[in-house]
Amino acid sequence: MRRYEKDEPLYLIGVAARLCELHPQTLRMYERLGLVHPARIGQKNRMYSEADIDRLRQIQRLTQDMGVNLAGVEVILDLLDKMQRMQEHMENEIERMHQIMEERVKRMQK
Amino acid sequence: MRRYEKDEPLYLIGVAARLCELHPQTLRMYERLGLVHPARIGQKNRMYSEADIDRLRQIQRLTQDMGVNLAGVEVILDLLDKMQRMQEHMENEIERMHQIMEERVKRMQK
DNA sequence: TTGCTCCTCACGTCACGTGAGGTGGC
DNA sequence: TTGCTCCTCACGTCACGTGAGGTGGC
Repeated sequence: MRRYEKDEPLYLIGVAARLCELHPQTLRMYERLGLVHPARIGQKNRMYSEADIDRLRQIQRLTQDMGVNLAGVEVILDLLDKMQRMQEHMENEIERMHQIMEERVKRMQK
Repeated sequence: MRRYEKDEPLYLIGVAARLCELHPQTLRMYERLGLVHPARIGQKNRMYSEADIDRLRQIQRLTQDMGVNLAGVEVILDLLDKMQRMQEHMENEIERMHQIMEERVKRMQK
């Protein structure tokens, strides 16, 4: 699961709702539908991290600005995550090839 | 725009609708909303290519099986296209580096 | 007590699929 | 004529946001 920074601020639902301009009920609904996973304190109150707020803002942009429904939001967030990982994989791969190349050059210079 | 193969079959709206199990009216709606761009014969009848049918099937899967709305479909198809191009770019890049590597090795062997 | 939290239920609105109804050319 | 095409209009359903109503613990 997600890791939290030691001093990362956490927000109660009311604050989180104000930060991303959504109704608290909407945030509860998003959790019920599995779109956001806020931590809980004492199995009760939801606590939203900065990462949760970012995700909520992204959902807000997709739904309100672009008219995407929640099924679409789920697919899109998954795809964006996949693209992020593709990007990283590609950068690693290119870096790896650079190193191999340099090693070969060194070996041949001996 | 899209290029068509010489002998590529083209379908009238009724056939296309049956092929992807959608209502002809739905196909007209998708065109109006800019999701599919069938060719026209004589500024009148729509003609659907195999590529159009594929796209329609993809839309059908997203809407009916996954519950995504049309705004979401648009974003998702764009993202999938982008990922496709990322993939190709990555393969080209790796191929290019292979060639550079081989050339260097050859140059050093002289 | 006030203001937060939790929950469920229910209503209003809007997107979208599709049927009706009438047109025109192989 | 039959069966296709074109179009617009309108209705039904469903998703989703949000308000109401009642609870409990700092």
